[in-house]
Amino acid sequence: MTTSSALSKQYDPSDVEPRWRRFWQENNYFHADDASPTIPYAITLPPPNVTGSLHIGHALGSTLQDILIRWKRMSGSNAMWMPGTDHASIAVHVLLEKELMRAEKKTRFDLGREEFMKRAWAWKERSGSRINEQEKLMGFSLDWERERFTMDERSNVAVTECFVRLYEEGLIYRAKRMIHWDTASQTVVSDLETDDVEEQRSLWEIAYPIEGGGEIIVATTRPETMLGDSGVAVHPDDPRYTDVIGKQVILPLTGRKIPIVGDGILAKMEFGTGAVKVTPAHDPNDYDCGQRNHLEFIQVIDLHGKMIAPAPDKYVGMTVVAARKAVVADLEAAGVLRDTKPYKMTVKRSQRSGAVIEPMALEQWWVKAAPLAEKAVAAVEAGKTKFIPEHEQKTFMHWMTNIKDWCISRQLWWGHRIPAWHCEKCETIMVARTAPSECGTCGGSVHQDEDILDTWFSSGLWPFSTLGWPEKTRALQTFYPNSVLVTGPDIIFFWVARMMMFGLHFTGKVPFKTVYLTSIVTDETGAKMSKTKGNVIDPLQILSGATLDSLLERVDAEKPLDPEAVKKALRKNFANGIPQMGADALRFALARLSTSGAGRIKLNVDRIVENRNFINKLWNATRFALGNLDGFDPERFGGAAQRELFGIGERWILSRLQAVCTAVDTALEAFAFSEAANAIYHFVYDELCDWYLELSKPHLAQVEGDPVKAALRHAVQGVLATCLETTMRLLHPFAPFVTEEIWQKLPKKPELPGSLMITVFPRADQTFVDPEAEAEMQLVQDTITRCLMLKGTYGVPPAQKVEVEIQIPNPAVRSAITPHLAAIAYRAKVTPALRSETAPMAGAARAMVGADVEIVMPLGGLVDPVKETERITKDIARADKEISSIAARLGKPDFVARSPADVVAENRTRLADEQARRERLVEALAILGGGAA
RNA sequence: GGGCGUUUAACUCAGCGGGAGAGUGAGUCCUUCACACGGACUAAGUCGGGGGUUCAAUCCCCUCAACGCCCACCA
Repeated sequence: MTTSSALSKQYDPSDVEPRWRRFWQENNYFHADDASPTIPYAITLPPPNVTGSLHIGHALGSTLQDILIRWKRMSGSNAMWMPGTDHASIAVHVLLEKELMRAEKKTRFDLGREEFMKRAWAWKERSGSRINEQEKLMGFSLDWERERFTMDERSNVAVTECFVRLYEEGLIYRAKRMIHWDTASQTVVSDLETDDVEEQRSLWEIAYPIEGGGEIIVATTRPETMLGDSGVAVHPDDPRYTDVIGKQVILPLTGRKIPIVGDGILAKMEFGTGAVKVTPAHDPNDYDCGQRNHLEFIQVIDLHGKMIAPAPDKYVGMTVVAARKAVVADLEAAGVLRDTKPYKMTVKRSQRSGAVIEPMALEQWWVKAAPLAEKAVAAVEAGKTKFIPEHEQKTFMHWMTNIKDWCISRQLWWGHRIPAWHCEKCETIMVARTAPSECGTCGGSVHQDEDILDTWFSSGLWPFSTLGWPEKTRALQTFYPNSVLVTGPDIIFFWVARMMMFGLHFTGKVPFKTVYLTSIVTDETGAKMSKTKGNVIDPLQILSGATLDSLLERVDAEKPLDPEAVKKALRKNFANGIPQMGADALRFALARLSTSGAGRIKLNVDRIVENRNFINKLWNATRFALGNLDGFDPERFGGAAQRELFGIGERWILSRLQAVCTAVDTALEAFAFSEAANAIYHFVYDELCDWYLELSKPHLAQVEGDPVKAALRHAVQGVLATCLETTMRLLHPFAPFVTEEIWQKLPKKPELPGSLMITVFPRADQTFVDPEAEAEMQLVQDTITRCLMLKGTYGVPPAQKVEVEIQIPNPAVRSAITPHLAAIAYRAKVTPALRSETAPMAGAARAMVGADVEIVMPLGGLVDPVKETERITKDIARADKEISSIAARLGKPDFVARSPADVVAENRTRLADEQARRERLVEALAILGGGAA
């Protein structure tokens, strides 16, 4: 009964993953000690919004972070990964309010602030725990003891402290300005929180009669705002209008008189008629124009997007859209509508609620951004924070150097209430850490500001508020600045910029030394994943698998714009559902897809299957090893005497193992996740499984009474176990579950720790680096491959042994290959005979390995002389092409004179090899002609 | 309008100054005692177009084109 028979042929993640999740948790391996003397390495997880559950983008970012954290932890650092969630003020509002309207036909105002907050907290609990659950399923080694929430007590303290200090420093102020008003969510949103959506609208041309005769024609996309017009602007240098500037026009539908002003900033001579209506209360550019020209400020649209007085009674109460229709009809009836043209324009919509933004002038709280941004710019210029990929730094710097003040107040409820109190008698506003009992100026009673803060205000403090700031904690001292921030490029302005500004301002240090920006995960067509498109893939569906039916069911729950199209796509792309992949396969796939440069990852289930297959391959390699390791004693392995026994295969694979260790470590230092993962992938497939496992087989047979063979067997067992054990350590940051499972099963020295995740990350051992073995092995591999090619070409079943002559005139090459004939025989399933000269053979197929080795396989009647001639002729043509290209290069005096000596030497060698090879191919062709005759 | 990115085998994508690579797919063969979520072999590329720098360019520079992203503006 071997061990392997106890392991199933297919790796089953659902059996393995829960066990190790529990084991790691119970042993508290994820916790970092504030007081540890080792080098700290800290990452703060970008806190997911408590709006729902994690999507594949989170899975990507967090996987990369866990790779870094586990790698650094194993490399001896005090690695700390801070978990937490974000209250996501407006995002939660939109969800809750939609739900409230659907289920109870109520607005949040019907419900009241207190009840609404209760529901928001309940929502937060549900969503937060679902997110934690997902993070645990993915195997993320987050330091759960430290878990935080942006609206927990300690965060509230930090937010208040930050606000009060900025206010006291004059960096937070109140001002009335044009802002973006979201009529659906009933709040201000910042300029970053709007989307430009292209829509087909109309451009209307309206004639405004001029007092004393004539008319002036203005063009507009928003005729309803004319009810609030307080002027008409023309360019002061426009010859068409020089004599009307200063005159009054009579505004149709209202009869109000408004002036014609000259304003070269607002009015462009070349656009339309060159005359533009000015509505200072409802357009940002008109607002500025109004200020410049002292025009009246006439508000005709209210906060709900409905018309109000002084618009004529007829329109009052209409929505903006209804009023637009009515105004157009009335203008037409009045005979002043001159033209209606279809017009494509971009409309600003609220990113969260989707409502059309109404520009309004309202008093709000602002952060003066320029002084904060200056410090961030200086820090980045000084290289204190680096961006990867590098070009993202330009994006950051461009925004930072053109930054506008940040509107931080929101008229929402779910969030941090602004720590400001208004006197009910006088104008005094008091900003304080604790609520004042009365007005400091007049002693009147006070009430707290109703507004809350933009959700990014608390996020901006996250790297240090989570470590205890404003207190001077040990954690802050140890883990701040963080080592790296891993996040998506879509939130550079929202979040990275704010953390840089706040971090530098409040702590005097950058919040992180490196910003690694991940790719955006898209669907297989390259479209961004979004719930409205219905192309979102849930990481859990990949982890555990999903049937087509369950995927289709989800569509209805998510309510995309076009459910039938989504279902059709699902039926096409996931006809058989999604198979269970396991966390390791998903993680490894994401790491391998994370290359620099390209900003997006087109997620394709096939690419994950590829990596699930890799995990399975590893699993089966282990089954093979465990079935052949009986009698192996790890404590008896590793001495110098053992190394004496190593054959070419052992020396070669151990040398390759050192190379892969170096490659992985180097790649991770450079955040080249895919390079690191690919190095392991290719080592496991191409070297360990394809070659070493096969080469080891003949030596692993049970031997009795032959101490020499028994010692060799033990050495081979040791190499096999070493390769696997080292591979598990290398791969562990990428695929923690399967590696822990395998590692625990492998025989190893008793002094090793109880879990793979706290072993030491592999470093190359130079004493095993063996270029000679690698070169020799290459020759053996090529010889075997050529034998297999010949057998394949003539349809010889791979398992059928055939005789083969290996003709090598070069004595050095011949003696190099001699010790490996057994390996060649075993691997290629041939019976080889070595000859020191080229010799003709009737009915034989021939092939070259490099310039020195010729494989001659007598296949009798199987050999088709026509086919064989064709093949060899093709080989000669290939050689000719090589020869002429290299010869041409070497023929140029400049090449020989100006390129490095080793390049010239290498070209000379290659030329000589190709020429020798060609000679022998020509010879082979001649022999074929003779032999076949 | 400004900025950035991408363009390499049928598909998805690595590579980025000195011999064109991977996975998938295709074809041929193999149910060989780790694995068919497997193995062996084969075919398949003017490395987007044009110009330049260099002894040498898929790689650097210029230019054009297509696609994509971000920012600004839009009476």
